[in-house]
Amino acid sequence: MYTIQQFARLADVTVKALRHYERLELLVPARTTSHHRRYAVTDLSRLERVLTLRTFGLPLATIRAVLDGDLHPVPARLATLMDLRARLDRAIDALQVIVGGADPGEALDTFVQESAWLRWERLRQTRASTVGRAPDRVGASRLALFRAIDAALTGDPHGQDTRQLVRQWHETMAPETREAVRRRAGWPAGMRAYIASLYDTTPEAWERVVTFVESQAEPATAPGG
Amino acid sequence: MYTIQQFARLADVTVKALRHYERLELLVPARTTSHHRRYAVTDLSRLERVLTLRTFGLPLATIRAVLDGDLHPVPARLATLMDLRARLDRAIDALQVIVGGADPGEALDTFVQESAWLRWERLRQTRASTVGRAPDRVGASRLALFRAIDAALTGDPHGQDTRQLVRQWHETMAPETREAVRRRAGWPAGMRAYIASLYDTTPEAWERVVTFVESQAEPATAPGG
DNA sequence: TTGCTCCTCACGTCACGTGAGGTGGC
DNA sequence: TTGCTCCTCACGTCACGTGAGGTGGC
Repeated sequence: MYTIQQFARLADVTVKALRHYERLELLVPARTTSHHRRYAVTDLSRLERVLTLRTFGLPLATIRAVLDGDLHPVPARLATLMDLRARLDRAIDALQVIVGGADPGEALDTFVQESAWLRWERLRQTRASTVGRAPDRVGASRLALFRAIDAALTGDPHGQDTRQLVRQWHETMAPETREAVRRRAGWPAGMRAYIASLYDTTPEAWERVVTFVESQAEPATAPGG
Repeated sequence: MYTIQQFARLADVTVKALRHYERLELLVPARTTSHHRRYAVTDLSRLERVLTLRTFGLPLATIRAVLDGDLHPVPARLATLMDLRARLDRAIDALQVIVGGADPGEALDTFVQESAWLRWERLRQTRASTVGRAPDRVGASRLALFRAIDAALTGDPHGQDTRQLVRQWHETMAPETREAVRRRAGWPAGMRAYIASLYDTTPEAWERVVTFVESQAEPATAPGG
């Protein structure tokens, strides 16, 4: 039989953790007449199962259920842990580049760009594939306008109809949105792909249309002629 | 400019997280006259840096420092993450065996044994190598007694001196400790190695001595002759 | 005017850690 | 008898989540 401190040292856990496990009824030691905890070797076996299950990232309440015979939560962790490992691998790769390189700040920036792009891609795919959920899209009228301009670019970019479409584009767009689009060079990596997906098109097609529309913008101060 | 909900959807974080980041002064958006948050595209860039640094497992307060120009915490994470990956690899390997096998309970038990052993080994090495800290040992007199008996086993196991040593061994050992040693077959894997290290010897030598000493034990009820 | 969104407390969660203040055992 | 260990609250930490109760904007 061990006192709580002896037992904690033996198993390399903290006294606080042992008390915590008792509160959750995960590991309940014997008590002396003076109410001091006394741990036995059998408690050590149980603790080792707890510590092992903890390496799977299981919550303590779930660990209790597993020790009570419900093994289901254990294999269910596999997918989560593999996902976690994939993220961890990427983080480690990035840190190694950062540690090994001459300019940590620049390397960090590169990784921020890269991982932001991945996040956007994942988000886009998740949203596109979520069952029962329509993909994010701009409004129908704006989408129609975008498609009309896109079509005009391969037809008659300088015709009267196209001018009309471009005017409509600018008139129906909030000034702040327009300002944001103007500054698209500063957008985080991947945002462009997301925005393009809002228009149900590729980043290249979106860029082509926006570049054209901006080039046709009337100066804000002078009236158009 | 985006409302908090628009911005949260755009970046795939929760509204609660954004408010939390503001409380920590990690990401402070503009406010409308009616005190509603308004996020700009520049906020998105900053958020992406936050989310990326979060993948390194950095605390939010540290992330704030990093964004303020202190890059030191970043490379410092590498060792921790690599350690984490090693544990994760072991957990995943175990889960794959558990998922793939016929008897999850048995596979789990095996892994518990294995990881318990590893934990004991690590603990033993850590304690042995900690600078300025003597390895865990039993008391000097008990250690001397153990060594004397060990030596006697290769000399004269049945001599009068050896009997005397064994008697002393039993007399100076607490009944509970003796009981625990008797049940050593049920000890968790690795505990044996740790106990042996307390006697500054190998598990095999320890087992040899203990087996001998137990075989020479006087029955508790009858007086020795 | 309805209802949707936004706001600010305040408290909860998870796995412990950190004292405070007091008692027990060698 | 001293001091070391043990005990039980109660509150803190970290990164948010969960309501409650109320206001603002289209």
